[in-house]
Amino acid sequence: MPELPEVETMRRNIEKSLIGRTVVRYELLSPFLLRHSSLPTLDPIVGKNVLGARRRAKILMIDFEGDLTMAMHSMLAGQIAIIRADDSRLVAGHPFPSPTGEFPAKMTHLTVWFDDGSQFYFSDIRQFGWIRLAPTEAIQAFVESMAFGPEGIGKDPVDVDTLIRGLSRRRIPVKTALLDQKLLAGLGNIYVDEALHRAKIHPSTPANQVPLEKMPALLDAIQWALTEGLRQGGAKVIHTKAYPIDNFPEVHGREGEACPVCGTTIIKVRVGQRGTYLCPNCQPLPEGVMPPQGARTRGSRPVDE
DNA sequence: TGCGTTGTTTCACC
DNA sequence: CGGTGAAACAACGC
Repeated sequence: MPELPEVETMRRNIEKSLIGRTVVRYELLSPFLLRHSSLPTLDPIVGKNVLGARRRAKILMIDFEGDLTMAMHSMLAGQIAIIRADDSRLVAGHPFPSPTGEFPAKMTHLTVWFDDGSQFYFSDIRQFGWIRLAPTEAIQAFVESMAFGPEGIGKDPVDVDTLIRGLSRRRIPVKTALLDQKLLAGLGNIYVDEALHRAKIHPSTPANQVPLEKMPALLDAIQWALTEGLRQGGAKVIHTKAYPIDNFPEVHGREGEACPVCGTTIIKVRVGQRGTYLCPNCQPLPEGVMPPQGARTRGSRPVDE
């Protein structure tokens, strides 16, 4: 699931290989990708030079000459593969289709050819991802309207005061609060589980019950998880199963395996409707907090007794 | 075959 | 009114 580290890796890959390149042609096999776009086709990028690549939260933006910006959200399963003229590859995002396999793959929805022989492929097995093409200013306004909080890592990252302000008034599970991109931008289901495990906090802990003195450690843990993910160019998780590299991720996608810290069996629970992995020994529930409930069925209500 | 999957929006409720 | 929980939505693999 492309979160900050995966999307940032996409951005760097574009910066490394496509800046200054001109679009020769493109093939969009799923016009559905443009369902939110103000411009109905990608025709305006043909003949245009790539000026840069930016990222805000999990949104990737490619700037073209002519005040044109293509914004992309990978959602569950987006992947960007760049194959250069010398056949070298830069692949980031969802690890399926196989980065070493043939492109375009079955689930490749967009191919863009550049003047130096490079090809750019956007694949998405789920097709939840989207692409918006619009004047740079309009994309800017759209991104601002999202009211994202500070980035988890990078320039001007989230600080402990923001974390405290964002958590101390809320009774929702701390995991749910940390997934709110308006509090801080970049965490998704993988890295939030990793951060809470590192900080030894149970994901169901009400946000306002996380002790103040644990906040610096939580901030460190968030930044550790995102940095570690970025270092490896994104975590490898396919169909909820992790394929750890250097033992990362430590808990996410590893139900039934031994916690790398204490050896206790990692369990999977649901927190705020999300599959959540944790070590019951490293991350005990605080006194007085009810264990996470199973997902309530549609239309049912909690029973008061 | 219906469930699980995510980020985001929307909506009902208190 | 704002905080909250949860459904809806997008599409597909298992």
